[in-house]
Amino acid sequence: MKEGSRRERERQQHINYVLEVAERMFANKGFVKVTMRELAQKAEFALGTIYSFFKGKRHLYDQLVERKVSEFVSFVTDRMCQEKEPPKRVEKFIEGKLAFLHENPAFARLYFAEIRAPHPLGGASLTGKLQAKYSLLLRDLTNIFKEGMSQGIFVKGDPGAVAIAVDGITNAFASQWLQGTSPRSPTADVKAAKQVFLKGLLKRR
Amino acid sequence: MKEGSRRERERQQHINYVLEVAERMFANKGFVKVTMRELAQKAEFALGTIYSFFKGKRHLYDQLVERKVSEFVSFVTDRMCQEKEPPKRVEKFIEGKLAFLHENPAFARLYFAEIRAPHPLGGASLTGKLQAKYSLLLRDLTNIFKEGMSQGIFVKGDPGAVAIAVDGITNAFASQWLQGTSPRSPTADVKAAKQVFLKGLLKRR
Amino acid sequence: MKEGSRRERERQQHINYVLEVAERMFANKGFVKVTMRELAQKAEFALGTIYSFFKGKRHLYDQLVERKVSEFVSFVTDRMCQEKEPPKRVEKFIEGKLAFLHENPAFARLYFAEIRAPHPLGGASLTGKLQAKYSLLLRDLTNIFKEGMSQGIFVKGDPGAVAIAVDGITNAFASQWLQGTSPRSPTADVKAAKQVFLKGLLKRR
Amino acid sequence: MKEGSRRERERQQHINYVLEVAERMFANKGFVKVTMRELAQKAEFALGTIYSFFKGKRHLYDQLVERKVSEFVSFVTDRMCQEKEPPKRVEKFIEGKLAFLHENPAFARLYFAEIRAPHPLGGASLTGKLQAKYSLLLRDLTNIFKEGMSQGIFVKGDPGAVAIAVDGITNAFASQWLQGTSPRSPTADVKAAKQVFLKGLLKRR
DNA sequence: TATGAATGAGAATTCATTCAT
DNA sequence: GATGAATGAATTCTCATTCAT
Repeated sequence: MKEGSRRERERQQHINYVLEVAERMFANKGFVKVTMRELAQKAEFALGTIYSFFKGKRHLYDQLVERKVSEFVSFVTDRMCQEKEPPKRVEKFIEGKLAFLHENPAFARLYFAEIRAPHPLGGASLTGKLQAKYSLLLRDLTNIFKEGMSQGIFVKGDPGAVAIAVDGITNAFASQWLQGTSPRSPTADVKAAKQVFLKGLLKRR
Repeated sequence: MKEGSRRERERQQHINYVLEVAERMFANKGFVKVTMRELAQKAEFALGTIYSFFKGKRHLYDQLVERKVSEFVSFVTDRMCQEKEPPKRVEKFIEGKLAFLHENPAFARLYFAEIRAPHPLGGASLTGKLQAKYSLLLRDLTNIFKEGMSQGIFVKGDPGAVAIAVDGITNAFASQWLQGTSPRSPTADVKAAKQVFLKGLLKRR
Repeated sequence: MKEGSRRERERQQHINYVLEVAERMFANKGFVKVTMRELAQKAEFALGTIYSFFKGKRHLYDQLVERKVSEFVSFVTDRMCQEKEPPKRVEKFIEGKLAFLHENPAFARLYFAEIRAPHPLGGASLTGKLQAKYSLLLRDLTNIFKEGMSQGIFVKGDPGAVAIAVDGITNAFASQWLQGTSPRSPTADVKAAKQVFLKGLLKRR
Repeated sequence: MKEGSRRERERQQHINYVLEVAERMFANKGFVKVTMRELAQKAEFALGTIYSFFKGKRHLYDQLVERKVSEFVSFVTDRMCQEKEPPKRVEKFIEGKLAFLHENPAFARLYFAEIRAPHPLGGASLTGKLQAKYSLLLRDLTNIFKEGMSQGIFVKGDPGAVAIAVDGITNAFASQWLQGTSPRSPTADVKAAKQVFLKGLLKRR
């Protein structure tokens, strides 16, 4: 009575729904302040039912972050694959990353809590697997720079450091959105990031 | 019977010591995972004594972050004041910020948890006063860019966005140190940050 | 899935049982000296279970007093309604009140602690609602006196003051029982209260 | 360096002052809610100094209640001694008791908490010695009734019960003052108590 | 003797998790 | 499978009391 049965399909839908509700809650109140009871209430399932879906609070959280990070990485990778030229691909990285974070502010909060604070105030922290997932994206980026440098499109330098730098710039913009203190529009920020970074980095003959 | 008496001086020393111990603990385990009892034990004071120093756990934490953020901002501001030319001042910002974060890894963790995660997993979050303190530093940076742009030293652009970008780049490097995954030396990172950023930004005739 | 289900009925029974245990404990040791842990032990529930029944210690206490005061007031009111003539009704008040307090010594303690000590040593104190409930009884009593006076059955006077006086006399007797220093039987006290009070108050031709 | 020295005299004054401050505080907030630290602050002595005056919180409280009850009993006894005839003496009891309680509302609270609630919400409770002190007053009252009855001035009855009754009536009035709900003036209450009680009790030929 | 910093036992409350129905 | 009542370990904070200075 598994594998694709109606029961099984419904169960998956329920799990997804709980995950959605949990994402909003974790983003708003943080891991520690969210109680399983409240989550159950908001998701309209019995407390015990939640526990039949997930082994525990931490497991639920990991599940959630894992899915979202995967989605995030896929989204950005997809965008990057649409182009061949290194500069264009970097642009796609910036665009894709900022677009995703802008469209998913709840995830953005979780993401910053996780990526930036290895020992976040709350006690939950990205497992190695997830670190690795995002690192893959950074490695791709690094390779693009390496390629661009060897092709003479980018100025020479440590491609890894450059990748970290782009990553940091994009984080900074997205982070400011969350704080609600950004005086610029998202599109302006995308442009700024691309220009500041790429125009500066591009070799002028 | 206060004000500089031996009693009072000793008390302050004790408070400072507790704060030091707390900084390490909060950095290592996060706000929520640190219990007051453990803190008391590690600081070699009775639990009640800690509560005679600080109104509560949250108050202790705020105290700690406030002091450190002030110290941080002062440190970087001091460095920036040593130069007059915009490019040099930006270099000083990068150097100063990275130096401080490198020398104070415990603080760096707290800093990232606070600055980056307005709804951190744990529930403690930078009060407005502290946000403001760091914002001041960013405003200084913004003004440097504005000045440099009007002087024709920097390429035109939104100076606020550029400031956010530098801030983001430095955060990215420091953050990588904390994760222990940086393959580069801190000095290499300082150089990389300066080069990538400034060289790119500097107008070429 | 509430409202009369077996689950719900059992829960109510459990709550009632805890309330009973609590009544004895509060009466014996006072609000402050009773710890939730001890109450839980005595009631044979886990500490957390008690907190699933009541929001907190204070809430439990209020619940308890509210129920009992209601019961008390109803009991006495019922007795008073059995008669029509003012003197008889006053007798019923005295009988009813003393009977209830004699049958419920645990409640009697709480009652005296509450009614008599607006700033009780412990910090818990009758909420306005309960004050009001008992005041209703006194108002009834006052009206009986008013009626009796206008009918010429009682000597003229301030009916409110007389009501307070009867209330005070009955409290005095019941209070002495609790102290275990009363040399008289309860029935003797009832008779004494009635005689002293009514015989004296009745107008002689 | 004892017995009447200036030092010793001053010490006594300090103790008395602390006791005065404590009386107000206990009356306002109850035994449990008063902390020794706050008491020390309000009395303008160091915490340790308070402990050099009294063995502990409970001891301080007992000291306080003992003094005040003695004063109370003396005051009323004095008034009663001014008269010879039983009815007049009872009047003096009523007058004296109500006068003292009216003049000392802070004590009145403590008194009701103590006399009425043998296991008050707070945990402190009148020791036997104090019970005895007040019982003496009631015994005097009882004897007056016994005398009056045997002299044929009062109607026959249990003199102890009658004494309890007068005591209860006076308590009821004073208690209502504390609650701030008495619609009558204190003098009206004194008159009411005397009239209701004595006029009713006096034998008419 | 006066002081107040230091102590630590003890209390209320929360919440992840289990398990009988 | 779903439910939610029951559990109890863990945590924060209070405050009477002691004692070195």
